[in-house]
Amino acid sequence: MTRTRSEQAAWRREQLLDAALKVFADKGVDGATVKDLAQAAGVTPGLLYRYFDSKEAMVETLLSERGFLPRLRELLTARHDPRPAKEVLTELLEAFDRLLVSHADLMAVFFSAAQARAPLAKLVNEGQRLIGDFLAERVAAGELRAHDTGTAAKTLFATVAVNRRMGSPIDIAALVGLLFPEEG
Amino acid sequence: MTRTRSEQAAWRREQLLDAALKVFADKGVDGATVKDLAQAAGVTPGLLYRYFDSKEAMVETLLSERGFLPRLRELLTARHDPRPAKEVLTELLEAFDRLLVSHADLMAVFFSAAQARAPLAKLVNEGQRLIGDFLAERVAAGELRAHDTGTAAKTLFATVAVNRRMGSPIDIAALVGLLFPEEG
Amino acid sequence: MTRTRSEQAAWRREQLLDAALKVFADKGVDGATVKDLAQAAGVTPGLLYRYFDSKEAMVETLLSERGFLPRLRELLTARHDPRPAKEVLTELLEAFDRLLVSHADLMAVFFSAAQARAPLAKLVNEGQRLIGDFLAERVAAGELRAHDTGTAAKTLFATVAVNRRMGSPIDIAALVGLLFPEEG
Amino acid sequence: MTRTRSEQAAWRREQLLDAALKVFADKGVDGATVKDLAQAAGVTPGLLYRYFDSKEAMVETLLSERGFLPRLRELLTARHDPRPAKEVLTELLEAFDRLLVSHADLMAVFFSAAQARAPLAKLVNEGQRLIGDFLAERVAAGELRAHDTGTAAKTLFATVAVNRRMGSPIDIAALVGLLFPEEG
DNA sequence: CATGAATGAGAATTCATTCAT
DNA sequence: CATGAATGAATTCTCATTCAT
Repeated sequence: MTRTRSEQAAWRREQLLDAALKVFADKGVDGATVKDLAQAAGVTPGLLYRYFDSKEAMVETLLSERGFLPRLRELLTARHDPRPAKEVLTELLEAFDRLLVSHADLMAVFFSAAQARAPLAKLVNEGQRLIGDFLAERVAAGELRAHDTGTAAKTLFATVAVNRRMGSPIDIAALVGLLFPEEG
Repeated sequence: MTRTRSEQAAWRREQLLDAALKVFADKGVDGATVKDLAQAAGVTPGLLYRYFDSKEAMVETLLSERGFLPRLRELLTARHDPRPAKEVLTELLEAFDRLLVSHADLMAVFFSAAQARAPLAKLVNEGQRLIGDFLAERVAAGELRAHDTGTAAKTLFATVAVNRRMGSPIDIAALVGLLFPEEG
Repeated sequence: MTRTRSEQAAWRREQLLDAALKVFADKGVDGATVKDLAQAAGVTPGLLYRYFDSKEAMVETLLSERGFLPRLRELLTARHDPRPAKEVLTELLEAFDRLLVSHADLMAVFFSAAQARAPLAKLVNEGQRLIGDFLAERVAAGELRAHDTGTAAKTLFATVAVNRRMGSPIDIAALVGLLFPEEG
Repeated sequence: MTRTRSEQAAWRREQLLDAALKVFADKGVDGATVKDLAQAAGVTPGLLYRYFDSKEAMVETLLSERGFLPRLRELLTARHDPRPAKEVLTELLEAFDRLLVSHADLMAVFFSAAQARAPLAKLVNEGQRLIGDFLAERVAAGELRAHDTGTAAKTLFATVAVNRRMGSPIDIAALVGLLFPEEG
């Protein structure tokens, strides 16, 4: 149970970020005070400043260290799957949806923090691009009918994301069936 | 050119709301100070309190008085249109998109203010319901194939809204064509 | 007893500076807290910020607005006096000494504030130069023996200033008699 | 190369004081943080508290242990010198001036620390007294003309000290020549 | 109706100091 | 002996709000 000094420091840093993520998600970045953050972590406000330069620095750290862009990339690049397009696409969007669920707090921060605008835009762009690439590939392979893959990607991505965010998640199989009814 | 007392009061009230909407959209609700709001309206902070109880009250007023739910309802209830479903749907979504454009400032407030969560959810729900109703009607009329009209409505609404919000508006005709390719 | 708005503002500004001068002199610039300054003026800390940008700005204002360089210049430029040099010189140094007494608080600020280094150096330089000019003039007029007027000026200025500052003021007539014993 | 425990302790103590003196002189006592002091000594803040009770205690230690009053006394008591008064006096003031130069850091602390007021006053008083005694002795011996030796001592001491402090050191020979022109 | 001086509560941040390791 | 994580009290400054004019 005893920790070395540097272990303790690393652990505390993560603990502070964990607590901050929850508080930011709950109250918004502006709404959360440094006192709130400290209390949530069970420490005094001063300690935060041993680990981070400022409250804003904590937000930025969360956005960069806890961002799920790498994981999103990983998921959506699983395209050379031999299974039918609709099956793969459904699985892919479901994984994306699960990613959103497991990062619900971070999503809340994305929507409350001014600093999060750019990272969010990047996330959206890349997500749409990766889905678009997948669709284009399957169209090229003759598996899906020719269609506007860019629009389709935007549609799929936005629909999953918005409905998850609004707390009324969508039926992903139905969504895929809607866009590609006769296929597969 | 002279105004009666109550005309003057009404005019000033609107002027304060106009200014506040811009400032809130620009700096976020928490980021905007009462001084900012007053300056933008060319008055002193004290005056705001003759017209509104608090800064938060201004936000709530904007959300309720400037909310476009009534207008949205009006638009999306234009369903007894004799024209083909796809044509009407396209026009309807385009009107919705224009509505978002003309209320861009308010949309920003929706995303920055904690108080805006509930009104936003209401807006989304009602929008989706109205589109769903329209689709169901046309399916019932045999004009559109049978499909999950709820999912379709969520899809259409989310796609238009998200992409407008992200600053990369979608091609609505393409979107409609994507969902109802062979029809119409 | 009633004051107009702008009179009140001007009066309050001066009152805050008066209070600050005393507190700074008493506790030093770093030792004085904004709370101290406000309490001394009988107001709340926030009010200081309506009149000054920061605590440091108050110091700077004191240094520039309450500085006595102009008055010093005036005093020490009274050189075309027809009376004997020693008489004029004595009177001049006594006036300088009185100036120091009446600005004792400000002198304390000069010694406690980092920002005061440059203004203090300027004060000293100019004081020494003006006295030196006076002496040189009287030497040229044959009234005082030839001597190093620069050194004499530094000596006179430093001696009056230091001993006043240390709380053991010097006998100025004796000082003048010491430097110019047989003359006059 | 190995040190005994107490040697090591003594050495570390001096090292901490050396570092503190520089930092205090540079940033002022209030401006210097304990972290600054520790960093300058290449140790951690906690260690300072093994050697000193507080930051203020370090200032007091510097003022008492590094004070140059003993050395000043030594210098200025060199009065039974058989050489001419002016020669001895010049040498004496030059030694005093050098003392100030070599303790420039400490002088800065004298001017920045509230606690230093009393020690400084003591230094000045004693310095003036010792020079006064020397002058009185030489007057008694008939070597210098009768004059106000107290005023002369104050003059000499203040002039050397102020001008050194202001960064424009005085020509000491000229100063002595000014006060005792025809003598010696 | 409108002003702007003044308040009071609280925000972020700093820092001397302690203490378990 | 030495570290550095943690504290707690203070500090500067901000800002929504009130109210006499």
